[in-house]
Amino acid sequence: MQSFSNSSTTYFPLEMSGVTTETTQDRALAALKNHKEAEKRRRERINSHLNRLRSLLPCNSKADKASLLATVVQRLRELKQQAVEITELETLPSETDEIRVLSCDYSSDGTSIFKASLCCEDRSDLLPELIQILNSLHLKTLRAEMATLGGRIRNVLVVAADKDHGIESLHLLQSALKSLLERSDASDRSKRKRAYDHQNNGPLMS
Amino acid sequence: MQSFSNSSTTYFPLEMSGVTTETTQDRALAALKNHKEAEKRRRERINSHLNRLRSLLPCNSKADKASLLATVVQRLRELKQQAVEITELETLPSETDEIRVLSCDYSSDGTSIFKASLCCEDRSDLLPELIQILNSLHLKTLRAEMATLGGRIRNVLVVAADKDHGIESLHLLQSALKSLLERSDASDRSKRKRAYDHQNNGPLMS
DNA sequence: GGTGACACGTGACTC
DNA sequence: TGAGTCACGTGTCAC
Repeated sequence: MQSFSNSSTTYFPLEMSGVTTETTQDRALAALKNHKEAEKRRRERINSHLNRLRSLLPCNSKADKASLLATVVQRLRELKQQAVEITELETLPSETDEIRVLSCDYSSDGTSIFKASLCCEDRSDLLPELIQILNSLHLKTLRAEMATLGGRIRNVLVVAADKDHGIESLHLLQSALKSLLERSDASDRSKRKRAYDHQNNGPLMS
Repeated sequence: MQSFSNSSTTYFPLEMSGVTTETTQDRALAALKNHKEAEKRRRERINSHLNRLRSLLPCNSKADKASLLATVVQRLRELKQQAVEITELETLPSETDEIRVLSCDYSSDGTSIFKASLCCEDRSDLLPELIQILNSLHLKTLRAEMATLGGRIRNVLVVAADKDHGIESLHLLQSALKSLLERSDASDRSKRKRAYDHQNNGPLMS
């Protein structure tokens, strides 16, 4: 590194022109050399950052320079969107039933992380069934929030799936939650209301 | 743009060698042109993604190509760390068992509001029992948070009691939670572990 | 006039 | 062979 070889030792006389002295040629060559080296340093700097990006990305290592940047763009957009969704922690249940399951993929080790949101009428057997769904899908609960208000409930779950069945688990979870919500619709409304008012017994207890 | 000047019109005879015919030179020039244009497209692609990154980044637009990438790296690290912190918020279960029940009295209409926190080893029948306790004490759940980590669980409950039995309900809730935790201690550890590992059946379901 | 950043064209290499 | 990517050296513009 920094091989500052003295360029003045490699001079040679100029016969074509009298205006270009040895020193001016010397300086020109030195300038060119500096330029060359500076450009090389610049390239190295850029590529170093590019490689750091590679290591940060989940899908990492050998990829096109352009497609690497493309995935970085996409990733940045995803993370920004996630930050918005998470900070607006709307834990209060809304009036309309809804299910949302979205992939988060926070972790770089490849394990898929989902955020699932469920909002519906409250009923006492909802939570056990939810737990069974998570268990049967081998989903690990990283974080769970529940809020009830006026007979309605909102659950927000952050779950981790095996890295092998990431997308599969996502769809399974989605359909399971959907059937859970439909089961709620199918159940007798008056029965659910009674269960909500007189909550001190029911099918929950073993 | 796309000035496809026909290179065959600009040929010139070669006197230095007989082996290079016009067609071979033609093809070489065409190849060189293709190469040149392909390289240009590649540069444009990279720069386009770079500009998108610029627009995604919080503050400035005009920045060095290298420092732009540096800030992208930093931003990506920040967002990743932020995501980790969010999933592990303040609700994480601690190593030691604990019960806290404290009066909050948020509401102005006189109804007593408690905040109860419970941290212990996780087991699948914990949540139903917790629900039963709340039901039998006629406590209305305003807000519930649950977090599990490494086989341990933390529950944070915000509950409302009848205005008549405020302090009474508080003490009842405290003792009920205490007995719940002691039941957890008394239960066979291996049984609890088995229930935790094979979670897809059990006493939860009706 | 030196420094830094960029786009360009080209040789080398891979699939 | 051809299409693709990369590193390199150079010309050029701006401060």
